[in-house]
Amino acid sequence: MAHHRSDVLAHAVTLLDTHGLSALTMRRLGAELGVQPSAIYHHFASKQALLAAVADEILARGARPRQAVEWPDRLREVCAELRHAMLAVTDGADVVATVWAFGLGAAAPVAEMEKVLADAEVPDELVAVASRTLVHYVFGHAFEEQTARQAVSLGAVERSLESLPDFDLGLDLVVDGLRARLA
Amino acid sequence: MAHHRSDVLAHAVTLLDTHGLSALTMRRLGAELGVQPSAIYHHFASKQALLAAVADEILARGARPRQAVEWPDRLREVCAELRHAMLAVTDGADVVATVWAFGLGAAAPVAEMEKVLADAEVPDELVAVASRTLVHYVFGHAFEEQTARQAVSLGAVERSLESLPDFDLGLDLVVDGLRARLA
DNA sequence: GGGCAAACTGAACGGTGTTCAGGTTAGAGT
DNA sequence: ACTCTAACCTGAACACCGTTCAGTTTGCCC
Repeated sequence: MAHHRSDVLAHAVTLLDTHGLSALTMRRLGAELGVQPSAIYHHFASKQALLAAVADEILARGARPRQAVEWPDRLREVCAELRHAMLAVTDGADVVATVWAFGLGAAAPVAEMEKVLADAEVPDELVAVASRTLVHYVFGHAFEEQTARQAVSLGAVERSLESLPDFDLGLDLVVDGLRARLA
Repeated sequence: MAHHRSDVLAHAVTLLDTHGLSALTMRRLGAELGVQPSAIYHHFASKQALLAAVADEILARGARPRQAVEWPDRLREVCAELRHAMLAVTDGADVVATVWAFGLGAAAPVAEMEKVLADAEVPDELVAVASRTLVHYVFGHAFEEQTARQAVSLGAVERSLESLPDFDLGLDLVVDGLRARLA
């Protein structure tokens, strides 16, 4: 019973979600599939490549229909989707942010932000700055939120989740700054 | 010739700067000190603890005198110092951001930002949001800049460094957003 | 039923962080 | 000068990790 690339990828996401990034090893993934670790290299050139595919899969699973028409709301929509997609899978923010930082994948959200800004006739330089600022914010916020939540649920820390800064408020800070700059 | 904790820490920073994070292993650090890897555990409980100390050391080395008096400039000063401290050491942004994200250290800059904002009589909720937004921005920007620079200097990629978004511009976006919210 | 490509085996290589019982060394107190 | 104590270190082992590779099995099309 041979496995396809998509099977391996699906199992990798499941393993990540159920046992976290530290459990996502080639050996354990192979065992989960009833296969030698080396068999995975038939589908993915390296673990980095696997993680890149996992990141893209996480984002694809979080896709939602677009509704907003004005650019500030369209931006918020993209950011909210990105955030929820990452939070939906254990260690998802870590995986997606790392893959994106190394330029190996997860490029769709920032590309969409750039398109939204370009459509709004924002100057090129500001497009790059604003999209980067937003994506850095979303990654940082989601990573911190996810880390804190998982630490609490593991009973490692009693840091109250109430003290986590509000996502939308910080997002508005950046959007308002951009709006002010355009006026 | 016994080593002190500070010797081990200094060698760790040197090794990080000269050969990157991937070279900072307990074995190699031990070899550099002429000592068994296990000897390092006499000074640091784990590699995570070592990295936390390294992160704090990186920040301490980047300290500069404060000059600004108005809160927007004081904020910019803290962010600029944080950025330069991380960029001054190979993989510094990676180390500092990771240590901070896991709550193991590197807490001084965000604490200082919170103090600046509190001094400016910014509401508590906004203090948390703004300081987090800023630190996420600085970490994200510095990590991206450092990764790109190192990739180019290693000849791995020819991605032009010109296309990197301007640090101060993105920072102003957030500061302006905050200023707008306060008015 | 032959052929072919996809999928996989099994062992090995060279690393990694970490533990631990025991040995060494330096320096302060008497 | 001598003990004693605390700091420091050894050396081997454990349980993992990603990755490579020559060779074998499997499923499917013609």
